Amino acid sequence: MKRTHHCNELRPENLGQTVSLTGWVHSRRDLGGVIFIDIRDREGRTQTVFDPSDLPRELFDQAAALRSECVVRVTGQVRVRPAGTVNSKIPTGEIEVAASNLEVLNIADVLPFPVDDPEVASKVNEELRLKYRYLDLRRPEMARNLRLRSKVATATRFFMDQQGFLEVETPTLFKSTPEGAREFLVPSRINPGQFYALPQSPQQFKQILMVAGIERYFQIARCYRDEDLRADRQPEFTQVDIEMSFIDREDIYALIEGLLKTVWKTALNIDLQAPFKRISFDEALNRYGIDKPDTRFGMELVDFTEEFRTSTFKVFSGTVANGGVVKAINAKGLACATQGQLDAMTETAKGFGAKGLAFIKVEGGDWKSPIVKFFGEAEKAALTKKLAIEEGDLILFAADQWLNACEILGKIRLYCAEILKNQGKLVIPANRFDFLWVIDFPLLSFDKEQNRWYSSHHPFTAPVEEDAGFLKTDPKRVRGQHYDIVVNGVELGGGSIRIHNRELQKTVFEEVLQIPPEETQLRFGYMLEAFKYGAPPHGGIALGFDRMIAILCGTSSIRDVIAFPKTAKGTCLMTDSPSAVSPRQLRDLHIELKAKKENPPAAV
RNA sequence: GGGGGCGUAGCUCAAUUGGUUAGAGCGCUGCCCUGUCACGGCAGAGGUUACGGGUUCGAGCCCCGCCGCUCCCGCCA
Repeated sequence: MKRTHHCNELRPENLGQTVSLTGWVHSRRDLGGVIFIDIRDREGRTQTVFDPSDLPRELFDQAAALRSECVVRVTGQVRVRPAGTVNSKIPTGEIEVAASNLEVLNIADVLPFPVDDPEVASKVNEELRLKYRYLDLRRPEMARNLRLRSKVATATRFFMDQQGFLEVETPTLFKSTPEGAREFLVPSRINPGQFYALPQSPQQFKQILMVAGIERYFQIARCYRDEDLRADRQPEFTQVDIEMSFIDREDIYALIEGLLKTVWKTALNIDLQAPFKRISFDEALNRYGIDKPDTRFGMELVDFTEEFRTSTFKVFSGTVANGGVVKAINAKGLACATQGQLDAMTETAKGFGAKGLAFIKVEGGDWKSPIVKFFGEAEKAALTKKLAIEEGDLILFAADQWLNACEILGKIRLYCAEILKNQGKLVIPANRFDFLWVIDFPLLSFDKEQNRWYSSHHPFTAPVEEDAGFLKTDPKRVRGQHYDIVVNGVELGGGSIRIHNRELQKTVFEEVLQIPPEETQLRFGYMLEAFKYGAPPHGGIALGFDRMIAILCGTSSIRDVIAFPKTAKGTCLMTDSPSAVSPRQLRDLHIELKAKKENPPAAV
């Protein structure tokens, strides 16, 4: 070994030992006579001292010439720092290594951005960080994220093993099953004109594994979706993928609660309280206007449909007459909202097809609002009571069909919470995690444009047993055995109990979803066939691993917990991918390009 | 596909709203400095204001286009 200790190891107990440290030059303080060099490695940093009275001139000059991030090996004696020079900011701050030898293992050019200053480095343009990702990852903050990710992956594997699960790898060269997310395609050289698809998830394989009698499967699986990116979405991402046989929903809830308790304990030393709360899809929409509610704060939606059914304010009563609802939220203390903020909220509402956004500012004892003149006394009294209106409040209304009205206010609720947080009026402790299960989703949703039903989750989701009889007669009222796990307004994962009966699965494909039998056969024939030979009842779930790590690390972008992420346009700035390929490669793959060429590489 | 934000020195930002030679801190280079840890001091180098057009006597600033990064909508069974 080139070193005897790592850079976060030496303490006063090591006094007098001759040690060797290896690492990067974190910072150098040249006082002319004496030089201090902090050596940093993965574990931490240690101060080394170069004193000219103890050293050959040449060695001292070499130390003086070192730049940030040069790679060195320093040998010397551990000594306790002189009184008054202890650095309490670092764990090794009581000691230093009096260098007797210096080996420069590699010199470093001047860096494109600093890695030693967390203040500056965290503000550096992400473009630059991605291009020089290896430098970005040297920063202790980023190294911490990767380390936490690794620890959680290990804890997950250990927990799942203890619960009797087998980790089984499934193919990444899969078959195109164009349902749901757009797929990445991989042309086949050996089979001209044919393509693999990268899996959006191992969904079908894990169900087949249940038919195969594995009973308990899990995988920390890479998944691929060719959709537009977001702060929490990458084209390739990682799921903790799980499937079990002979179970009900309750078994999944218990398993995942156990897993998350273990993970939170491992990563943050936090004891989560289980069982988690459960909320139905309807209630989530009614109270929070979203199917992944952030319950760390109130501002819940309140229904005023009955109060405005006979109102003289036609905008509201008319909506009710058309089968719609009237809902409102009280953004406590936000009467100070600027016109710009109100405009932004109105735009949100309009984005959902609303004509505008009705509001009341409660300021100076007055209700300031363009619509309040239309309200009767009874209506005002009801608002005051049900919304607990006080001075300084901002009331916002949505009148629309139920789902739309809920979703409008759901978005506005989050927007208002963001403003209140920035104003310091809403404070949420960083270590608060509101977990909940969202259940009783509708199995099907209706696509007006295509005039057909589609699966809210995916077509393998089993209906709730007592609703199954309505599949053909009243699809709308059928609830799915689907569940989402949500924390702090983030969808961490979801899953369902699957259909294990071939006939029911065929009915869903062909009669409910109206997929032609030939197409069903083409896409899912092998699954239906597998189900002929004894498929056990089964169900599962997938957790977004990147999102989970981001939450644990307290970052809003999953790019901060992925070693080599892609940009919003799906490119890698470090390797400059995707890139053009040679005509030879294309010929092998039986592919001809129609897109105009950009910087074709030299023929290989 | 649509909308918003950003792009000025290696990095982070400024430039009095269209007016002299585009500045500061950090970093870098050189010199000085024996207890620093954001070391300190002195001096210096460093700019096609992303790129391409246009308006103007004059553009970092206004207009058009384009590229890149980012956030959101659509999309993500």
